Amino acid sequence: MALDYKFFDEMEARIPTGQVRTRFAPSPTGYMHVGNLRTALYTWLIARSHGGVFILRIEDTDRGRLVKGATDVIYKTLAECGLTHDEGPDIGGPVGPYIQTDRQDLYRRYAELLIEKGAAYRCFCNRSEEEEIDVGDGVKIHQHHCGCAELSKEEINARTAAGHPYVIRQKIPREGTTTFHDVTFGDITVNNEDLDDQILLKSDGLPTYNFANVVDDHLMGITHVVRGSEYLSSAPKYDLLYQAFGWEIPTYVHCPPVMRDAHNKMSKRHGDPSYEDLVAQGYLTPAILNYVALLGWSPKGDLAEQEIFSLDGLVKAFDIGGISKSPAIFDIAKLDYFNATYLRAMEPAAFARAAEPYIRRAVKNPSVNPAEIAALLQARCEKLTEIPEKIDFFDTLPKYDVSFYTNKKSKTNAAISLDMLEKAAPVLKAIPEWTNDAIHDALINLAAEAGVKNATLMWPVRIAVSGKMVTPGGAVEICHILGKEETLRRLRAGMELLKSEEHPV
RNA sequence: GGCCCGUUGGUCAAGUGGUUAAGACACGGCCCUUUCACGGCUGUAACAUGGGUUCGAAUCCCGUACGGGUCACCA
Repeated sequence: MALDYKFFDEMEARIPTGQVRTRFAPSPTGYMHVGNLRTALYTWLIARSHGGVFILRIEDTDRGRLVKGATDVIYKTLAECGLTHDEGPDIGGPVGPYIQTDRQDLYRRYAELLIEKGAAYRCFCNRSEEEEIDVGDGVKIHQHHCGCAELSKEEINARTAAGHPYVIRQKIPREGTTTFHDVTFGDITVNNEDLDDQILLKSDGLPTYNFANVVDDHLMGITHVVRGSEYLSSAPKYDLLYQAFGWEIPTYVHCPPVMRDAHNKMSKRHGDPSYEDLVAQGYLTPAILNYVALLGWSPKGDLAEQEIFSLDGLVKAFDIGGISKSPAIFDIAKLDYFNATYLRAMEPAAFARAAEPYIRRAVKNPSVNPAEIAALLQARCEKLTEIPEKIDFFDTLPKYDVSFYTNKKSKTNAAISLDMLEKAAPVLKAIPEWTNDAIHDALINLAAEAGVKNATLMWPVRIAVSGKMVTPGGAVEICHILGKEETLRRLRAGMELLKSEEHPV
């Protein structure tokens, strides 16, 4: 089979130059885990901070693991996060196609080219012939060594013609060393004898990840490759491939994994949340992005102490020199903090809009204005999803224990509380216009008249109208939201409860 | 087991031969206060370990321990 050199020239001619080009290249597994999201973020950030191009490429060469609808999750997540791509399967571009299974012909041609250059060979060995070696600790490895690299041209042609299945393997030099450079890990040198003749083209004609990556990254003009550190050990083989082709090696940026604890990576299997899960749990996209950005990267210089970053802020601050070498444990408590910070930073109206559906889950009463409850909630929740449980008392007064009325700090007990409620009820009843100010003034004045501290009056009122020890907002706000009638009704119920449990002194 | 990589408070981390070893989260205390939050102040807490090199080491070198990755016709 003669090689079509003109084809290769044409492919080279298509490659854009003079611009930073990065790519996010997920396998369509239907699941965007946190580490993946972070990789996408960093990759996007490199492109945007250099005025470059961000490309989406789908790596679907593993036919056995295809998941339906998986690419939709990727598009949706990227779009939601604002990580817009400039080229990809859905929008095309100058170096497409952008789905690997649509590029099969390419890999095959380049594999042949590599054979021609003496850097690869056809291997006719059967998978089952591989020797399995037990290296202890229950670890078994396969070691491949065969003479296929030395087969004569005639022999190869004969077997090929006879329809023998084969794979194409990379021919690794048996001596010398290879040094490859990575931005985060520096120079890594390995002995070539420790590298194996990895498969480039599988017997089904599809490329392996390692080969497709090299071919695609070059053909797509990728300048910066961002990927997980699990690929670090195969990286030297990439250099050899690039050298054999005579291609320029892109800048490699390997990222350590995001861990669930000291020993395990975040994983679906362990039930760790994906991006979508986090959103469903009530986390805001900008907060997730902000937190994830800081998991394994930190800003330098003047920005070293800054933690809150918008996407734009990240574009300005991001530099690949700030990526950490060691794994980072995902800490949901810190994400909570970021989320709370973002929630509090929202315009009250925007917060009210975001909170309304959650408020309506617990408060159905149509006369209640959700925005008023939202105002009480904004500084008091870390996630929108925790709203319903905090405000369920508005619709129905929960059954509560008299002991709630006893509080040391506000100097109340059952007897004092009963006294306070008996004084408060007529005062509240007399308020002509049921506004926050009117309720506040009436109660404050009453406390002064009675000669007690504000808390001594406010505590029992709040308990009576809410039936809860902890509430968003104080007695005044709750009374206002409940309305006069309901407030008085709950006050009466409180007095009943206190009387029924009254102890003779 | 071979090879590669990593190791600063519970967590994220700053730090690139001379610092009282930042900051944030979490946790404790105090203040504010109408509960809880918010906000403010404050406290506990770290350079895995042993050798070097050096006047001086978290920073450089070597060993050890521990952890991770990889050794697939998976990515």
